[in-house]
Amino acid sequence: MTISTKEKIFLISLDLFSQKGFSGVSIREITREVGIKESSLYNHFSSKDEILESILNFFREDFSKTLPPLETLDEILQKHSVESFLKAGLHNFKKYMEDETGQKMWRLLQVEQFRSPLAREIILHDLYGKTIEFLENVFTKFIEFKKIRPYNPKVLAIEYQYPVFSLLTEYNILKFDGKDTAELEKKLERHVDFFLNIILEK
Amino acid sequence: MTISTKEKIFLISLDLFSQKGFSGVSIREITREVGIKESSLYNHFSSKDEILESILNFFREDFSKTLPPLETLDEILQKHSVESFLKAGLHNFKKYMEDETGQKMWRLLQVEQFRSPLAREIILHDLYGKTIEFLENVFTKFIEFKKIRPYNPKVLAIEYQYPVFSLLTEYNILKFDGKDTAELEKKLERHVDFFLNIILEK
DNA sequence: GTCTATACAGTGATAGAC
DNA sequence: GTCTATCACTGTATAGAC
Repeated sequence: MTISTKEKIFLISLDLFSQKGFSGVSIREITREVGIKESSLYNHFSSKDEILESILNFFREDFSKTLPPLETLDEILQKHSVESFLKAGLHNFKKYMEDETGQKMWRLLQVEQFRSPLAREIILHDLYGKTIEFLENVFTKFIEFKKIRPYNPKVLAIEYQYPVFSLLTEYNILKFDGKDTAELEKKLERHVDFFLNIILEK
Repeated sequence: MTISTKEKIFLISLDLFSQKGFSGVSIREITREVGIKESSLYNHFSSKDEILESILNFFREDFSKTLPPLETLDEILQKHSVESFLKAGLHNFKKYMEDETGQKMWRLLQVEQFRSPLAREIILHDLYGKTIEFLENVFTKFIEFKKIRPYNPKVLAIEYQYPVFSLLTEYNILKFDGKDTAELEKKLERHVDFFLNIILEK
């Protein structure tokens, strides 16, 4: 399978934007890395802004696939214990964020959040909003099924997920510097254990 | 009290960098806002990079003052209940982050974290590291004094503080768009209540 | 869909007068 | 400590040949 020039531009732009920020990268730099002349880029994207926009829209669509649809939730929840469900979900989430492209997307969102309204929208609505909404549904059902203690499900969603987001921030910085992330993964495990301990406690 | 040209450059650079990122701001733009010519700026800072460096170093020193020194910790902990201590600490933290300059500093760190090794160092070592280290000490003593249940103090520090960091990320985006933060402050309160409930439970 | 050539405004920074 | 003037360079983007 070959990679088109447009895809090359997309991937190299993502890589550079995520490191230096949109304003820190020039068309010259992108096309040099791609191996074409500046003018050729405009056959694929009408402007530098359009490259960023297409990257952000791609992330949005791609990330929406990480959460299972609500209709299949009952079925999934029946098959798993609370512990295995949360650990499986975390595994998915980690895999997505450990993926090189996922990391770059995440970094790009961070560095462009105050320049791009779309980036802010994605962080608030998709990353934070959708994830919490999903978990709220999960915990509501777990409570219904009497599998966990009856806490406010929205609070549970936040208590579970928000530390994960912060750990992810740390993780990405460590990864960026090529540092060891073993201790961080332990922190993540201990967080899940702590949380499970609380909601399962009699 | 008057404000020197150097301070003006500092504050206007902070404002612009925090919105557009370092690369998105030109010397011309800074000096136009300050009201001097480009060449005059170099009487105060030797380069654009030096402005950023001085901002980051200022943040570092300034933030270190928000945490009370360890020597006074025993005294403070005797005077407060667990609840009043955590709520007072949160109040301090919030005040610092609600402050306009504090917000800009926080934004600057976020948008420059992958371009500036110093920014990464400040996030990891000062913001995350020092805060967790402090809280670990606090919870260790609370456990010693039998004021809370005997959990691993490092885990407690993370469970308490990491959601706060994520809430802060949300808070800053909402603030940037001039949106209402009332719901978010409720989230913060509910987090603290949830946490207190757990560690105080018999 | 790529190239050459080019437009031309904006970039960080410096020299030297006042 | 401010200014004017200027530097060499980089920025995005376009026209038109192949």
